[in-house]
Order: sequence, then C-alpha cells, then structure tokens
Amino acid sequence: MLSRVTTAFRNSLERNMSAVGLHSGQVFILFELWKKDGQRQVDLAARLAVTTPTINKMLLGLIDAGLVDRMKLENDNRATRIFLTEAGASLKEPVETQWHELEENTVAGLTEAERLIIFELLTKMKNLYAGESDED
Amino acid sequence: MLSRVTTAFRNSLERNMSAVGLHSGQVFILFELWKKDGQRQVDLAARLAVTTPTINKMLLGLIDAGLVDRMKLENDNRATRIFLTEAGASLKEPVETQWHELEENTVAGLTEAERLIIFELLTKMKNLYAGESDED
DNA sequence: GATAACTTGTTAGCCGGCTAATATACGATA
DNA sequence: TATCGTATATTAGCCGGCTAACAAGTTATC
Repeated sequence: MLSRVTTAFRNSLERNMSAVGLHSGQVFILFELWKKDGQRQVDLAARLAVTTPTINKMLLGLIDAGLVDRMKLENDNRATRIFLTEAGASLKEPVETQWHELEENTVAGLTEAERLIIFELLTKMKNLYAGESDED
Repeated sequence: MLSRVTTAFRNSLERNMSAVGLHSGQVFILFELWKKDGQRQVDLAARLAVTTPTINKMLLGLIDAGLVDRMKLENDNRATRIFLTEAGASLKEPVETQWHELEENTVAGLTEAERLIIFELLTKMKNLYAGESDED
C-alpha cells in the first residue's frame, strides 16, 4: 500500500517535472543546492538520506544535463563540491512553479489536519523500520 | 518523507527476507501464487499494480531461483501461466513466519486506530496522485 | 477470408535505491 | 616517519519501478 502511494507520487512527479526536462529525483538535489550552493557530495547524500553511490549516480545525470559542476575542495582532496551551473540556477523558478502546482493538488485533496496526522504517523513508521537495525 | 518510509520498509523487508533467500519484491508474487497457483502474468501484474515488463523481470528472478515455472496456456498462445515449483510451495511457511515477525513490529508500534487512519489517508493520497492522468 | 485492432509477453534502456569492493586522501598515533 | 584507521568518492552489479518499441497470437470487422 505504502509503496503504491510512493510509486504513484513518483510517477506523478516524473510527469510533472518532465515539463522542465528533469527526472523525479533530480529536483531534490537541486532544491538543496538552491538553498546552499557548493555542498559536498556526502552532505547532499545525508540531506536526502541516500547512500553515496546513489547520490553519485544522480549527480552524474545532473552533470550530464549540464545543470551542475563538480569541483575539488581546496583543502581536502577527497571531497568534491557540487556547484550549480547557470542553467541549473536558472531552472529554479520554473521548477518551483511546477512544484507548487503539484503541491496544490495535494493541498486540495487533504485537509491541514490530515496532513499533520499523516506526517506524524509516517515519522513514527519510519523510526519503526529504520530503528530495527540502525539508530537514526 | 513518504519515500523515506517506503525505502526504510523495503530495506527492512529485504533484510528480513534474506533469511529465507528472497528479495523484497518476490514475496508479493509468491503470496499471490500461494493464494491461487497458475495465474497469468498479466493478472499477477494487475494484482501487484505493476507493469508487464516489471512483472516479467521479477518472474525471471523467481524462475532463476527455481521457485516458479512458466507454462503456455492451452487455449491462448499469448499468455503464460505461472506455477509454483515444489521449492516455491515449500517456502510458504518460513516466509509467513518471517512476515509475521515483521508485522508484529508494526503492530507493536502503531495502535489499531492509527493503522486504520493511515490506511485511509494513504488510499486518499494514492487516488489523488493516480487520478491526475489516469482513472483507476 | 483478409485486414485491423487489441492482448500478452519480451527486449532494451533509463531512474532511483541498495551493498560490496576499491582507490585515494587525510589524520592520528606509535 | 611509517602505519593504521577513517572519510570520501567511485565502480560494478543487483532489485524494483517505469516507458517505448516490438513480436506474436487472438478477435473483430469488413
């Protein structure tokens, strides 16, 4: 059930974001970079709660699309910083527009109270499953 | 948020099911076959709400693991029926045991009322997103 | 009966998730 | 200084989702 909602949501997001030429996962990285440009990969991964190979793969897509650049950290040759290109920065507004559109659909379908409840319950469930083998 | 819960759940399921040598998605197909053996691929896909290429890929895994067999329908040469092998049938009990274990964790963490509420809200959300481009 | 439309399954290829293994680089410590 | 441990990124490869394109069988319709 849970996974069906997620799949439905991702499909919806995918359709919605294809209007600006993005894939569903890429927008979340861009959101992070719009908030704070030049973050390290490992920090982006932590923010999105994914593993480093996953963030790496997603970034390859963004680099390929010319929305983002990689640069070595000056004082640490292990890490790389991720920077928005002009193309990446200029996507901010259209993407946010699309995002609000999606959001409005959700807002229209659920009351404020329902959103609060579901958020709380989902948090509870997340900890339930995540807590089984790993402390969050 | 939603996707994090799903990911957490799938990871949990994956760990849990590796005890009987299965992957997270395979159990759902097996559940269907234990209920009713010999279903067509397209019906299994509909039951699990996935596309035909997806069910096809998942079945290849099950065939490879020797848990399931394919057979042509006698009266329709397009369709194939999926049958449990002995190995597949004999997995029923251990898998159900594992499943109940997982279920108990969820039961322990959420009250009956909470489960009802979240189910209802998730259904609502699913229809929200699914309904955007396609009637269910 | 021939052709068109629909159904079912398969192949190819992409995205987003993971683990395991590897290469480097940095840091701490003997 | 040499070494050992830790942090970061990458590669390879798997699972579960999708779309697009295709092959092949069935059904309907002319």
